[in-house]
Amino acid sequence: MTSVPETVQETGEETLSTMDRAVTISQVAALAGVSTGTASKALNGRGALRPETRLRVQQAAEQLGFVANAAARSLQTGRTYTVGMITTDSIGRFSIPLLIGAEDALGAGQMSIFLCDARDDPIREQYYLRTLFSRKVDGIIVTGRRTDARAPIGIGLPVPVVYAFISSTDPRDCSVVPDEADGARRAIRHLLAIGRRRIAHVTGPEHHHSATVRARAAEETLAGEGVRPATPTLYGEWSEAWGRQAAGILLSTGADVDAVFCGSDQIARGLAEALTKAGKQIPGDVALVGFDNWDVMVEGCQPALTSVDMDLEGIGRSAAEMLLAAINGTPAHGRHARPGRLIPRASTAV
Amino acid sequence: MTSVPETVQETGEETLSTMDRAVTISQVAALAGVSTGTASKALNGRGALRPETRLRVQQAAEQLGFVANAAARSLQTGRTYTVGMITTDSIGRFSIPLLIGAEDALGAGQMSIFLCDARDDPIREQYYLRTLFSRKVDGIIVTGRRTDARAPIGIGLPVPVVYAFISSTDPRDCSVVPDEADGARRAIRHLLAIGRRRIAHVTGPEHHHSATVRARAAEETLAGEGVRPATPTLYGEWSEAWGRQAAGILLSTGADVDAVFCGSDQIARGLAEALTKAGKQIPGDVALVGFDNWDVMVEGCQPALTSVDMDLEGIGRSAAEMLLAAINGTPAHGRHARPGRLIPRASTAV
DNA sequence: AACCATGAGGAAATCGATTGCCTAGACGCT
DNA sequence: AGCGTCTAGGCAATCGATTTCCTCATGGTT
Repeated sequence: MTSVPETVQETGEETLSTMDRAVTISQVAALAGVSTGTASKALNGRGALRPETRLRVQQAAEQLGFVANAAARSLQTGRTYTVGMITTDSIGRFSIPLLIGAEDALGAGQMSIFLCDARDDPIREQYYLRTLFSRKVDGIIVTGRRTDARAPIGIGLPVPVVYAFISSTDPRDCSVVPDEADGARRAIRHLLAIGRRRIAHVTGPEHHHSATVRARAAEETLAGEGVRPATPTLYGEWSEAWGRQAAGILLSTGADVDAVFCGSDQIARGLAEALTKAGKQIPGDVALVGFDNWDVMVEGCQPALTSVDMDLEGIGRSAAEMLLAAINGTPAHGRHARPGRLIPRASTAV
Repeated sequence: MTSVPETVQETGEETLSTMDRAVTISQVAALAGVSTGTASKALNGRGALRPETRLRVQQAAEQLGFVANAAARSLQTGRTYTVGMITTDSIGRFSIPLLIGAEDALGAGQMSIFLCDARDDPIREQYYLRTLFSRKVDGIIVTGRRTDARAPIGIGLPVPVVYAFISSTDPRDCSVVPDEADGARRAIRHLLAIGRRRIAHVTGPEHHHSATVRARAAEETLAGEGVRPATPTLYGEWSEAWGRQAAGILLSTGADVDAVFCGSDQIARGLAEALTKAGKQIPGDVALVGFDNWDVMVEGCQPALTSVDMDLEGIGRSAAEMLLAAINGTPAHGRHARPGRLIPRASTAV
């Protein structure tokens, strides 16, 4: 063991170590020689104070390492500067980017986020909702791992709610969702642009909103260009296994496909593997486009996978911004679809 | 559009819709015909009250949909029943399971979690720390995406801190970490058990704690059984690309390897792909064991990948439990390593 | 000199729940 | 009857910060 430099102990001037016992505003006021009310005004930029007084209070606060007690503040003001985020996406694949986006939008306004993982359990969800109310959050963001519309989380709730990624079945609710049809159109147009004409679509379960929306948009885009799909849409699962299986189907039907638009990166990856194994060149013989732009998948795929990015962070940011607007009295309603973008990689490189 | 059944509006008996305007304990007290103090005691099971009075208050609370204002309560009691979780793992690959485990341990005690993503930025981290203090969290869990020990997040903090997954360089701090050496031992013993003797180890960067610890444990376990490693440990990255590259190295050295223990599932997957491509049978010619047991990787791999599971949820749960203990006055110190388990799959099936 | 406007800062109420202390009955005992 | 002892529940202080009134000075005006 090398000798570890002894950690700073008692000296810390204005480090966090000074906060050993909570410093209150009255201590700050006492040190600055003013009343607590004045101290409050000084620190919040309110009231009519001489600049030097204000400065004296601020320095006292600095010196003592004062941090206002959020509970006391919110008891008085009614605002907690906190929002709740309820997700059903235990994996975090979608909710983490959403969270990051939301943090960006809220962090600027000094707000914090309670993350609650309801794990697809309605009981748990209602329970979390209750605790969020008890904590008097200023607003709630609801999200999940599927884009299907869901029943509203509650009726006539005391705080604004914004749905992110998923949407609410109630059109009066505010939802921010990816424009999946737009994403599909981008994918198809990209494949057309690189000269492919025999395009298939392999996607997830037909009862998933995402699958059908993307499929329809893909079909319509093709039709718009006067191109017929190489095969009917193949519905299956969101997994690599299904991608591999679908590759077998495409090969055996002799459809002579030169491109496949896939409903997810995992499906695309399964296809890539199986097609390569069968002797097909990617993108030479078959070009591939995935969906989600999931880093580990698009990079792990051989060749690297072109994919549609739904800009989850952007959705999180938008949702948080709309929530803020609602909190401040100007609520938005309805579904707001945000466009994604296509990230071209080797699997469609000409 | 089918006609949507009009949502319950004014009638809602005890649904959440009743909570339109915050119900306070004095309203409950008034309805029950008691004082607020008595109401408080009734609802919290304190004081000496006639059972019927207690019941009357509870029913009044129920009827009004009363939920106590957490800010007011914590102002009085000094407890917020809230913990902060600071992570540097923007991806969420590790922090989400940790969060879920922690939620399990804390949820039973009705606590909530503030999730703060510091994104590897020390400034951001200190900023979050400050807001957590202002919110008077009862404790803090610090985590990250690497198991390397990190500098303590602060010295002499006013609340207990537990490090989960990562550990603190200060031995007086409490850390709950995966027993990676144990995981490596399990992997090696498993390979030995299925009769493999020419075992290689491919892992991440040498400057990562995880990589070296696992490598050393693997070597020692082999040595303990009197087996020499088929090759020196191959250090690289945690990626599939490195796995593929490593496969090439193993093949070209003619080391005649019959098993590879990989430092991550992604590395294993890269190896699997490249080895298969080179005509090797898995597990026939070469058996593979990964690390992390990351569902999409182990399932996407062909064949399905045997892997070491670090039980992240369990670590999150333990960390939360130790944090609770510390909050309640019996803090633990030092590093607590939790064993993982090996999940056998096709890549090592005999 | 008298008056008023303005600036600076203090005093105290307030938010909602908790809790220690106190009191009014009820009861029992001598 | 008198006294002590419980019991049930009310009263009011308290937590910490904000905010609404006030109250002094001060200085400018006529």
